[in-house]
Amino acid sequence: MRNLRQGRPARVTISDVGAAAGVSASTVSRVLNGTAKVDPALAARVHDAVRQLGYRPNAAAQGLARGEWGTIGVLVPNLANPYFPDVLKAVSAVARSHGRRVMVMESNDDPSIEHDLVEDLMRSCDGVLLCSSRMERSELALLTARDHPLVLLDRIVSGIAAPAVSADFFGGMMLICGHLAQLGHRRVAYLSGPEVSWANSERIRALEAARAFGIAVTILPCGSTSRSGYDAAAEVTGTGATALTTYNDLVALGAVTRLRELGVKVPEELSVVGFDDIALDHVAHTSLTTVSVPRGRLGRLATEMLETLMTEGHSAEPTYLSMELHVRDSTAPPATG
Amino acid sequence: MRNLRQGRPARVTISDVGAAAGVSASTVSRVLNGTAKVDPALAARVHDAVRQLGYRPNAAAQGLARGEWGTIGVLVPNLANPYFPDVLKAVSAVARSHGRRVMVMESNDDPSIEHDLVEDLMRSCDGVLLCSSRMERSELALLTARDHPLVLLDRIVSGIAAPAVSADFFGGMMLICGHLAQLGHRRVAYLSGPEVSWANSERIRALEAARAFGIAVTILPCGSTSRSGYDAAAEVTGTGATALTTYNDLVALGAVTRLRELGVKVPEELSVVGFDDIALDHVAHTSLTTVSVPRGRLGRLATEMLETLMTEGHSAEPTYLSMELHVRDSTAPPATG
DNA sequence: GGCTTGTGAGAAAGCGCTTTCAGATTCATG
DNA sequence: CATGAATCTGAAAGCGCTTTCTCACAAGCC
Repeated sequence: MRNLRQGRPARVTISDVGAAAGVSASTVSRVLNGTAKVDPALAARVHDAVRQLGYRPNAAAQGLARGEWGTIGVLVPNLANPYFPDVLKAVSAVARSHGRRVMVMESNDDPSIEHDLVEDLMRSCDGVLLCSSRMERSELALLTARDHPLVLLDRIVSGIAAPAVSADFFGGMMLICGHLAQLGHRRVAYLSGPEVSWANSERIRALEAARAFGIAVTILPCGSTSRSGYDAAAEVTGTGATALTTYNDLVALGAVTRLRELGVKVPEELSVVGFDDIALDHVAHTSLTTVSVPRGRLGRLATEMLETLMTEGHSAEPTYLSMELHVRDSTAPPATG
Repeated sequence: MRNLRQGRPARVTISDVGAAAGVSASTVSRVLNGTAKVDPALAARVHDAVRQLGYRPNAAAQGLARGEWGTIGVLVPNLANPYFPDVLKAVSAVARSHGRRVMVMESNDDPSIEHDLVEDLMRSCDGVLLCSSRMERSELALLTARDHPLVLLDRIVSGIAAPAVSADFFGGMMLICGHLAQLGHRRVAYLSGPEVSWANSERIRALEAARAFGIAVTILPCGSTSRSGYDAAAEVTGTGATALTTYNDLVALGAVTRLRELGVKVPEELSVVGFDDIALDHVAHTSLTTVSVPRGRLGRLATEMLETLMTEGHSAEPTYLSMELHVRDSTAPPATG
């Protein structure tokens, strides 16, 4: 039994193809990869043999021989948040155009296993794209220290020697504050995302900077899901806020649902603003005022940076992608009186 | 430069670890894999060396030597449909519990590239989970003929020699029809999913069988996204239907949005039923009557079947998971008169 | 025509790991 | 005390591929 434990049928190897075509394995390799000139007649025989035997090169063997896997890995916290599939689509497309496969892992919002997952990805991918705004700084440092191509997505950390690309969360929240200030709001509440999240702290930093607009902010602990928004929304009414900002659209939509149930009119009595602009076209109950980041561009850029890093060994500066304000139906001037 | 083209720093190999610990590579391997008894003192030295050098086994080399990659591949049509992330969560969890990584690929609803993607997955995974209700039967046959572990998810095809597990779409739609019939509906419209989709044809088959309940059905071409539901909804009013069934929840929600805009009251003037019960808790505008499949169980079962197939070389019978009716606010008796 | 070039194909080494195989210790036994 | 069995470890082969290296042959030159 020359092949596998489970008595699986023998795989057809490159030598089998060579034998069938009457050439050496090296020639088959050259034909298939186009790495050297081969007599057209031989090449034709090789192609025939490949077809007839249904040969497919073994990716592990190729990876080992070439010193690269032809794969990039992506770690996302939660696929249930539409934000990430949107990014992933772009990542896949770019990776594919560079002839690479994409390996996706999800931490299910549990930062404690993310380190392991990334290690795992590094063992089997040429480069990894890390979307983790929650991983501890020290663990991040450990990971980036492993001279393995790594690009941070939606997290920019000074002093961490890894290329990074992120939406400009600070700027996005500033846009929101400007919009609210202009409408006349003075007291706003914020349903905060995960405490340890960098993305969240950037939003908070902006809210604090917005005091300059004459805005006073109350921060309420919440989370990142519609469920948590729904649960936390009741607290808002006690704060005296006339506008509610949130960690993301899911939270905002959950909050709106709860507020409606509580008889609070949105936006007449309370303006609500989302974050991210996830495309729930025609699904969400509310046309939400929010800020958007071009997620496609984000994914594309990050993947290109990773590709550069992998092939040239260095990459560009950390890059912020600016967000854009979309004023829709969930914001209005505060009720007068 | 003993390692790579790009002058990447030399990776630390198992021999390096051996050298550092003063043992052979074989011993390191044995310690790390626990495949044989090793003097505890040596083992300790090995572990130290591993830690100090930051050694991680090269997955490709392991794969090659062991004859398996430790990876399963999953192909889904579209990550933007919350249905699939839900399944993926379960798949990941089960795979991880068997010590396997998961490689996710997405065809972006383009069946023409799915064949290539699966071939790609087969080159680098021990087994693949295929969620493609649209792939042509002939291509499917080609794929299953390649004696490579493959489990079909949400598609059961007679004559195809691959294990399969699927939600009982037929039964689900029957539940819906029963519910509508009981409410007094006699004319229903159906916003059809992708034409070539097996999942869609199962639904249609049930609708046709529902004539037995005295239900007449009009089938309207639509699609699988909320956008297509929104676009197609206007057609419904011309059919004289008092209830609308749909390919999935996204379509239903899109349709409801449009119907509201058109001034059609749901459910008073038109009942609307979804399919899948995707968890858009507190996000969707409508509490949708729908049927659900335990997506977690589906993913879990499929992955277990694949695992069995990979380790034991055979697997269970095709399995249908029954769906469950959830009556919520989008259905009501037809308007009388 | 003998010589240097140039070209295309095979042989062989090596990627980093696992695993068989054989050898070196130790220990128990007659 | 010599001998066999029982342990543990290192050497070496091999997983399937790529990529040198080498060689045979054909063409081009004086």
